[in-house]
Amino acid sequence: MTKAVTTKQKLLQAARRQFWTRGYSNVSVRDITGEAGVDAALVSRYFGSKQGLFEATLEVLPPWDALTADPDRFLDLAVETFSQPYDPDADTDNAFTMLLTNILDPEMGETMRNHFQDGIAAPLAAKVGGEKPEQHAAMLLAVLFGAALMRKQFRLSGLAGVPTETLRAQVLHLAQAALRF
Amino acid sequence: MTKAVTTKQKLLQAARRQFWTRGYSNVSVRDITGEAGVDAALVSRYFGSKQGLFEATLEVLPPWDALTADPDRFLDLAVETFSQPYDPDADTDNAFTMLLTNILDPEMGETMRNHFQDGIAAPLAAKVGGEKPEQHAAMLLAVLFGAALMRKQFRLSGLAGVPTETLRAQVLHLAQAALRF
DNA sequence: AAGGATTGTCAACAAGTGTTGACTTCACAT
DNA sequence: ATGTGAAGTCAACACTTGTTGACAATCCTT
Repeated sequence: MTKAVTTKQKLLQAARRQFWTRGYSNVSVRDITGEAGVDAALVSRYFGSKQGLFEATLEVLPPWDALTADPDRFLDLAVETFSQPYDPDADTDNAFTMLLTNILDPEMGETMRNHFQDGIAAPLAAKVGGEKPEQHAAMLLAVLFGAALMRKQFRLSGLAGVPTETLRAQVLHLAQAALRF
Repeated sequence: MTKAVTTKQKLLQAARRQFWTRGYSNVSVRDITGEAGVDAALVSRYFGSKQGLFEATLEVLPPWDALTADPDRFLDLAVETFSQPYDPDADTDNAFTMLLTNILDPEMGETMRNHFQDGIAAPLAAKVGGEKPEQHAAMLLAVLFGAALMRKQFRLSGLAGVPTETLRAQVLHLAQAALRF
């Protein structure tokens, strides 16, 4: 009993790292079991299927909890996260890549949309004041994710040499503009 | 000679549609040749490989030419594009999906980054005034792509019921803020 | 019309995919 | 100690992937 739990957790850990950085379709079961050091058949045994394993990795989403705590802290955290260069070991960066990669995945798109809507956009809207909190939350997310997209994925040279402080100020400015307009 | 050209074009057309909407890794050679109504072996014959076919589809990028014409028109067009709901048949939407899908692809990421940098970010920066045009162009792209991301990919409910005019005004406001800060 | 090149078809390949079932190994209660 | 169930191993399955080479069909030139 307790033996199976540890193997499950080894699988979950490896699966999360791989799925989150490379996307559902680009990761094979053997990639995961290879990293976890277990047999490939155990995925079907313990999680039913590859998809079951993927969905199990979604049940632990640590970064979002912190991000949706309260609006001010959310702004600071998100802006801070963006200001840093891309770090493949950072949890928030991996979660970001994970969202992008899998929302575009033909098999996982719908699942990810619902997860983002219910787990991030809705809680954030609840914290954002104003007349139309859902709309403002969406625009705020647009600014933050757009910035992260350019910085961490497209890696535009226009942002490469810019000091961290300058970037932070710019994103904060745009984020506040998104909330107040 | 002329026969081969038409089959090449049929392949290119089908390849572009499939690659741009579903991503490089998610599209098989047989998917494309099936839609084009030709044999799968002709991909290797005419384009060397699947990757060759993909790169051939990159040489025609109609939407970006218009978008990078001049900054004002770019703003109008981009904001207009965003304001519309997601349309899987629209060229600009497909190009957007294409960029997102393939920049995250482990095999195509580097190619797409260079393409975006040289084909979009750099020309746009040349049109954008100010002291640091590259930086401002990057922030402008962050706003536009972030908005499109929330609207067309994540499909947040907070943006679903909003009138087109309101969205257009908001994005325009943020875009101008990105250029002027 | 004959010959040579271009174009298209077909089958097969080696490798990789997710998943399954039979088997062995092990731990623990009786 | 023995039997029962869980845990892990192994080989194989049916399928899809990109690519290749041999073959047939078609076209154009001479």
